[in-house]
Amino acid sequence: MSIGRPRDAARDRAILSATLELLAEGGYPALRVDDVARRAGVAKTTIYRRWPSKGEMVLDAIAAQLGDRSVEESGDPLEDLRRLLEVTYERLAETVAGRALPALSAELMADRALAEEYRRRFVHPLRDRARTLIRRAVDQGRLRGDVDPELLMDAIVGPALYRPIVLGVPAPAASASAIFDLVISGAGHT
Amino acid sequence: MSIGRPRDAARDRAILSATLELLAEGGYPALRVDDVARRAGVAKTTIYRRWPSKGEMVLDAIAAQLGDRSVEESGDPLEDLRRLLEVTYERLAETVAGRALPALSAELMADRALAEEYRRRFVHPLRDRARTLIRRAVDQGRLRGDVDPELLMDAIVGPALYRPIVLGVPAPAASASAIFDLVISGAGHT
DNA sequence: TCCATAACGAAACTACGAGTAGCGTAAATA
DNA sequence: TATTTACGCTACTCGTAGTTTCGTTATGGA
Repeated sequence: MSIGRPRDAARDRAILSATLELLAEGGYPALRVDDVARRAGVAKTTIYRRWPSKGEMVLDAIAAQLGDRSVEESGDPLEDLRRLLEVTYERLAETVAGRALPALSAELMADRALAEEYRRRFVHPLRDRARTLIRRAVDQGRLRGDVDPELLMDAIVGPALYRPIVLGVPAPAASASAIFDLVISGAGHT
Repeated sequence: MSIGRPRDAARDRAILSATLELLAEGGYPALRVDDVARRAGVAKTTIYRRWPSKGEMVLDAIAAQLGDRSVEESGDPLEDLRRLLEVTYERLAETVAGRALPALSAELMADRALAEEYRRRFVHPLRDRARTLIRRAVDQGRLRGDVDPELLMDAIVGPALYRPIVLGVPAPAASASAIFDLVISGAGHT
């Protein structure tokens, strides 16, 4: 056992909850560390004792709400891919954490290390999963063999972040399925 | 004629050039107004006499380099759409201004007015043009009638900004055509 | 029970960059 | 020559992230 007064887990929870609340109220740009401290009933030093920066704290707060992205598999890779997409769009559109993610990109472009951690925790797991499903679908002849998995993922996941960041409008959870169908079936006549 | 000493157009050019240079060197997050002033050989007050904020200045610098997006029409709406997409990807990937845009988009999340101007100047003209071409292609029976133009645009343009912002990697100019083909033909077997 | 150790709160502090103010000087028109 | 506006310079204000210092509190071990 380590010596000295132990960290209070209740304070961790209070800080992360306050972060999510303030994120819901004003979004990432308006989030100030002093406000988080006040809302959590904690000193600012207590926050900086736990996280090296505001960005890392927010990353943890988001992770705490999103939890793991596990989706049960049906065995049909295309249906699993559709389901994965639906769940992703849904979480991005309908949770505080999800709605905060696009704006967090601002901070990320300015901090390479933070960007890397963001990708490692939120982006890559999702893309790895999707890539596996796409490869399986190709193997089973459900997708054309000349399809580039990366390109396919960009086309179907891209709008979920492109719309809020660039257009300033949400990507509705319901659009996931429509985008999936569009890209799988193609927009042109055969 | 207005009275008093006139603004020096050479200083405008010097400021915009310096902005582009520094954008090329360190990207948007590292761009400091004091540095622009020093590089341009101008006082900071001269910059703020012309632009109300750093963001507006950068928007003008980018516009100065990108110029207008006019692309000649061939009459074939699908080929024109492909060409528009290629030009867009190319400019985003291969100009200082284009490479700065993604990081700027992120910054825009914090400033609604600036975001609106950004969309008005750079995003909407492109999307309006694409929408027209898509509608024309539908009318000519080259695209399915049940295709949602907005969804189609999101899928083909999205990756150009999604990749740099979220993945931290460029969207190669060459990928424009591949994405276009994928979304038009569809990834699945018919 | 005492002691070493580390967490905590409070307040004052530093660092940094955007944007502003005041003033003396330069360039234009009438 | 008088007026008006641009310009440079210097020194500011302001907001926020992150730090420092120190007195206080909780815990586990001797």
